[in-house]
Amino acid sequence: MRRDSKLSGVLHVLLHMAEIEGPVTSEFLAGVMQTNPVVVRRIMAGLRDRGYVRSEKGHGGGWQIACDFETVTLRDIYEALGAPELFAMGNRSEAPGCLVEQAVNAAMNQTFREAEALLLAQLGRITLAALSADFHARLAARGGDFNPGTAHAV
Amino acid sequence: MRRDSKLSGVLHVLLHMAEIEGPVTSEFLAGVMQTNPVVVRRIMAGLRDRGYVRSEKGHGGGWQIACDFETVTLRDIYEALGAPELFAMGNRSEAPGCLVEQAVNAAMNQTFREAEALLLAQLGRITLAALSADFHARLAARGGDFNPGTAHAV
DNA sequence: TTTCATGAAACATGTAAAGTTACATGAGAA
DNA sequence: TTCTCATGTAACTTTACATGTTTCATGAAA
Repeated sequence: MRRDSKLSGVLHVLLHMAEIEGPVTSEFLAGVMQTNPVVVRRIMAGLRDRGYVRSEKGHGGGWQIACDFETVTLRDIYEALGAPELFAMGNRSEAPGCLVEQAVNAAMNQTFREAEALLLAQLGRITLAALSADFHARLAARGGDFNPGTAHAV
Repeated sequence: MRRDSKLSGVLHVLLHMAEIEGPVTSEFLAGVMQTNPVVVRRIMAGLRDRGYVRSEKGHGGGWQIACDFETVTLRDIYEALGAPELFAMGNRSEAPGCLVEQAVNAAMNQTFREAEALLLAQLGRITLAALSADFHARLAARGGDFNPGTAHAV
């Protein structure tokens, strides 16, 4: 299975949007992410439904951030995406009649539930502002300037 | 991506083998798992390489357990399978030039690394004996008898 | 009324797990 | 020896699903 990169992708988009004044088109964001505008609209739909971003049609339209980076966490974004499956491993069958399989499932499920709880707690501790601050620290460390429109040309 | 169920499957096989005297064929195990004998050989190959099971060709051949259930843990089995990917989510690109993406990756990687450590530690705490004991507890609770050959007929 | 943008459905593609086929190898039985 | 049974393994097929693409409807500004 290919690994789901929607969370990674949408965070990338959000941090770029934060560097840009005014609305940004799906077309532009698709260029930044090296993908298709429809893919951008798809992953942004969930965020729009939750009010984290706003979209406008027509001339001068596009996407804009509509939330406070200080309070929205990666967990919020993850859930806005529909809380996609976190683990690549699962049980062969979910409601087996075989007692052996029930025992196996019980052990695996508990283990993965605990890992999921940790994962979500950790994501809940990282705000978009913290991510953005990390980006700016990296930018300062490199001593460079950031042009959001050309940063991906390389 | 379909979810990887090799670990779940191989544990199922091992616990069944523990209930049976003498060697068991891939054919039989495939019946238990409702899959193909070649799939069984495939997932068992890693365990054989580590000496957790033994296989014999020819008449009266098949698979036998060759390890101590008290000491082998689910983590050992997981690693014998080649330590397959645990998470369904990943970064869009692993070595991005974009500083935004580097910041995103750094946050995600740390979070997932911690979850992976927890997951492996938990798997390392569960022995095959513990799993088997849980199965027997379930069997006793149901008050039934276990016939490993027909348990999956239902 | 033209152009630019999103919204959404339908379809195509790429990838990896699982399933299948085919055949080589080796071990015991006849 | 020769037959049968079993694993070992490579190659191929199937299936599921994330992602990519096409297409057209809708609505807003020029």
